[in-house]
Amino acid sequence: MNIYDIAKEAGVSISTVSRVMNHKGNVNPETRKKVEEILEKNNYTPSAIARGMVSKSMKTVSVLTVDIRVPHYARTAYTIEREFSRRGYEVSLCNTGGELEETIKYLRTAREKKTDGIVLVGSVFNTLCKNAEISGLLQNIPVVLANGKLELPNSYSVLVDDRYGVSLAVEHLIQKGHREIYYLRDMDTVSAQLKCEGFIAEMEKCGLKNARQQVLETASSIEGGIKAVEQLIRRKQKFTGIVCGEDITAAGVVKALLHYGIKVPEEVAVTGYNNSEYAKICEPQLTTIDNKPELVAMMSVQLLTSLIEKTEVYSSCTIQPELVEGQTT
Amino acid sequence: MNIYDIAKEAGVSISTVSRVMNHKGNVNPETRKKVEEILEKNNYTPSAIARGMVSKSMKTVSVLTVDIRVPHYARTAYTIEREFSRRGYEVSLCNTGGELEETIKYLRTAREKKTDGIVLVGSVFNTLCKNAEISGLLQNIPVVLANGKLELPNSYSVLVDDRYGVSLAVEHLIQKGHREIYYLRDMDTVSAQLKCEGFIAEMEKCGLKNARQQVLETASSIEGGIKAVEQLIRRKQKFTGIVCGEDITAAGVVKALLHYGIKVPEEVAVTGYNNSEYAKICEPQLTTIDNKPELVAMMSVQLLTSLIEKTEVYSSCTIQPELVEGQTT
DNA sequence: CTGAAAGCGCTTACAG
DNA sequence: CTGAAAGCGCTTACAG
Repeated sequence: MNIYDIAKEAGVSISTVSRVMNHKGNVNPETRKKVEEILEKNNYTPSAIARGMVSKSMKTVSVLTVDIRVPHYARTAYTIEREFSRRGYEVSLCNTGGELEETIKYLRTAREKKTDGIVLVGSVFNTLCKNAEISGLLQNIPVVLANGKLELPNSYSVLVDDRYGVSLAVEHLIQKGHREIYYLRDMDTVSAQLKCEGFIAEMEKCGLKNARQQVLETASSIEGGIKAVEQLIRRKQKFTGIVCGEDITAAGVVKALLHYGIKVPEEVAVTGYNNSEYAKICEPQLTTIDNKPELVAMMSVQLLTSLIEKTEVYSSCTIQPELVEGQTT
Repeated sequence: MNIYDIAKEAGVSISTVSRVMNHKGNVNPETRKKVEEILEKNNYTPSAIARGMVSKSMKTVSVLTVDIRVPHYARTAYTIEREFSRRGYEVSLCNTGGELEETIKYLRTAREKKTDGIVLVGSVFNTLCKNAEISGLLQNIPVVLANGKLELPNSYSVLVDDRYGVSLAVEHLIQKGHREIYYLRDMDTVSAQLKCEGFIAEMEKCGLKNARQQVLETASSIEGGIKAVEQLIRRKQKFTGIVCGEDITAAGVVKALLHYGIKVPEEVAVTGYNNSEYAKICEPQLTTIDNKPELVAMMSVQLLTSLIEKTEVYSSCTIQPELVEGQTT
């Protein structure tokens, strides 16, 4: 059943049916009523594909993320989806795993389907977008990078000042009298790099010169946190504070410390990052950094919407994280 | 740039260009090569919308879930997305919040866009699909319900035996010598109902007749778990075991018990449900039930794919959860 | 206020 | 092996 069938049944032209469906003016009220009845009676659903054919848009936005199972990405993607849904766009979900080939694959279909816009969630995309093929695929499509900066003509970004975020944690520990502070760094993204720099800068600012040697690389997982603590203990390092780049790692750290009979926060203070549910479940509850994924998502959607609809003026922006005090400091 | 431009540039007809792009036979190798060069040179991307117009499919599947931020749904959606991506389908994400109006809205656009299939993730959809408008919208579209049963002609389901899941937890506690066992029930979905029945049935099977009075309703959150424990203590109930319908609730229970100086598992044993990251972070680590979201997702994708492509034979199936012993029992 | 016609960019028989 | 033509289901000027 298509617009021709409806037109025939109503005894009008397809132009008129189209006008009625799209609530355009210039239709005789009686004609409108008759057409509406027939539409209703047949429970008619117009084809969005045919519409897309002429408008060159399917009202769809692609969200590329590393892995939706990571709570931080889930929170970001959730808000992005809800907001775009409200605005009449469908959201297609892409779990790239941070891999080049997968990202290319997703972007290719996005292009073929004429996506209205793309949100890249995660600072991995900073690195990925340096690839020529990827930046080629991104051409002429509105792109917003949630937490990162792109050097592309039609791309904008919503940055989170992760450097500042970690510096807040360090400052907090130093205020509490800690001096022997270690940083657990995970992964190799731009964001991880910035966090680490935030640690070193803040430590040095406070006259703690050895900061660079107090960075440990570890997997961002409970096990990663546990292993880091074991390493510190094995090496007989002195430490009273551990700043982590992720809540999940911090949860592992707390677990390990308690298992070794080290009191948290009395003997060692710990901070996480993300203000996630993990931080709340952790016992004692983690002091953590709120990097505001919902706000990042909101700003990204606003930016992308204005790029797509070319309405308002737009510009990139930066979000400042905040410290959320728990019981581990 | 469209197929006509390519055809003109290559000096052939659009039919030939189409044949080359779709790797169909019957093209002179030389002609093929020339067309491919021009395709390559222009970095040509065929329009999936125009293709969809004739095939009546955009190779897209809609995944409706309650809230992607719930880890269990995130895990399910992740696997669904990855599997469909592998099979050449795009996945559109819909956070319905379990609400009727939102669900209708998503299904309506899914129909307009001629989605190839729909996966409903979560047992809320059992209830929602009883609504006439919803079942109407689901007509003539392949549908798979991940954890639920639908009475629709073209719908199939992948069930998780949640009744059995909770009975495993109860059986485990009883084996460990517990008799005063409470169940924390959350929400009002079919799945929550089944879990609760599993508790009562298993308790009664073991001769514990008061089971029905040992069910507490509480929010599925850390606070929900804490409140339930406070309630039990306030009412001076005797209890040595608490079975929870969700890991997150169990995490709250453990927190509360420890705060009251009650040892876990020595004085009170606790079990969760979902085998989530929450269970692992909880200290002591939760004994929980693995309800296998990845397997549910895999089966759902297989089912839906065969429904869409009408290839293999297909049928609904049921998955049996397993107990994962942690340190809280 | 209404309709005929062109066009969106492909695929797919069909004829040659 | 190749091309002309119809068709997918709409929207959008344009003419009346």
